[in-house]
Amino acid sequence: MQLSQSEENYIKAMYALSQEHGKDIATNDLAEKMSTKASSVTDMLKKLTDKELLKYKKYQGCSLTLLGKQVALGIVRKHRLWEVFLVDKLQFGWDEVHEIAEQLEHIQSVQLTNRLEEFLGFPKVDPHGDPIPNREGEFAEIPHRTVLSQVDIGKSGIVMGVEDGEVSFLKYLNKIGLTLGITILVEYKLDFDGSLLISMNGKQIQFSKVVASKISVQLI
Amino acid sequence: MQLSQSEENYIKAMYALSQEHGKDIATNDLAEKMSTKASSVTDMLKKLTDKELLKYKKYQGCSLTLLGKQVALGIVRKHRLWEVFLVDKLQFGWDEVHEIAEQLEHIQSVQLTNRLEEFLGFPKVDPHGDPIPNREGEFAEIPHRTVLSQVDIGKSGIVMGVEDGEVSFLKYLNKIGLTLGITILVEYKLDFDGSLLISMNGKQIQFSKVVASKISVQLI
DNA sequence: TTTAAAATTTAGACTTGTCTAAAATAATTG
DNA sequence: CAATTATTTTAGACAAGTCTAAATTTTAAA
Repeated sequence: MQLSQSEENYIKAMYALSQEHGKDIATNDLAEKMSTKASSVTDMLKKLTDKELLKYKKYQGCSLTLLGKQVALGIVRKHRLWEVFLVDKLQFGWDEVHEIAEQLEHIQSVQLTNRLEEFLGFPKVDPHGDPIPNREGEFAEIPHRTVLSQVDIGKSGIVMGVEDGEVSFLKYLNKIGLTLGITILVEYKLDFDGSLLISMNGKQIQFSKVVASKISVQLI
Repeated sequence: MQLSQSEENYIKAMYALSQEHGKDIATNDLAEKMSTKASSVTDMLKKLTDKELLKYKKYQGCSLTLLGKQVALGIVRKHRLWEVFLVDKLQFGWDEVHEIAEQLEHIQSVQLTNRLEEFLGFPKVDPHGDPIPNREGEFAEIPHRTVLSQVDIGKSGIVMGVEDGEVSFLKYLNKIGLTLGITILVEYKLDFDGSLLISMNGKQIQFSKVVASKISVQLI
């Protein structure tokens, strides 16, 4: 099936939202995610419903069909493989690749995607630690992961990924020396605002709850 | 300046046509190249004129401005670099890369293009033997080249490129074993229809004038 | 449970890029 | 050089994707 870039972006956004909160997706949420207006979303939902990519009932939100999920996974797969290419082969920083991958993910050629995957040595995760679906749309088993804000005091975790694609946020993490694979120890939690005192690379840093909830770690 | 894919394709087509026959480009020629109608071309010419990418006088055809040429060279540069990537790194055949490169050439990121060029080792020509413009839009000096049909009887040339992007044509060349870098000896020319008897890799083959005029060689 | 607020959809309009059919201009030819 | 033909442009229409403003439905509150 031939989809426009716009259609693909909607599918991808829906997939992301359905991962965040399992339920049906609200028109307004999708509109915000896509930086567009609810009325535009409604139009698109009708179109994608006709193409059997999603189920949609007026005023009741929508959800991806199996076909829709497969399409979404195909796009995610391309996005993440290209990110690996940009970082591993072209020496981009992990905080610089998102925008370029947003363009590259729309290139249509299954053969290209598969050969790129092979060229990169069948990577299992992208530079942000997110898993890369295989040709069948399946994720490899990834070791148990939580979010830094959930880690108990005194426990440590290895940074495996960052939830947010915001460039400024990634730049900030880079600046304080937080990179993929680094080990973080949770020293103290402030109950009243949920902020965290952690240590990494010998130095102590304080994270707000919001920041801590975006850093995904593997417990050790 | 931000251009749509369609605008970029027009600019690229204009550049190609202006290389073929130096004069101003006729609306109909452009329409044929773009597989569209003359009226659509007229609309686009007006738009691109407003953007100062070309000069256009009603009924008089058009030609690229300096700015337009720079834009065209930027697209050609990307197209050819991606072709090198596909062939050298992903093991595609030189006859399979054109369509994919048509998509990749629209990716917007100067940094990406430059890093790709570096990653590929600053290639001077693409897999079809066509020169790759540098960052400033300049071609490297390429040794004297002619077209096979122009080579005198008894002389030899090294295949440097093929003029036509047609997949079926490239497949045919591949099949008969004609690849880039191979040496061809012109044994005989038939005056009445311009066809050629050549030998390469020990075997003799006959080329029609049309085919021979699309194979570009460097004399030895 | 009736009403007010929030969410969603519809209606109509705009932009980009395309088309067909008709009109205008240029080129060719007798 | 006048008439026919070929080329090019204009006018009006359409599809995709978006918007604003108004109407509708759902949800929350009093």
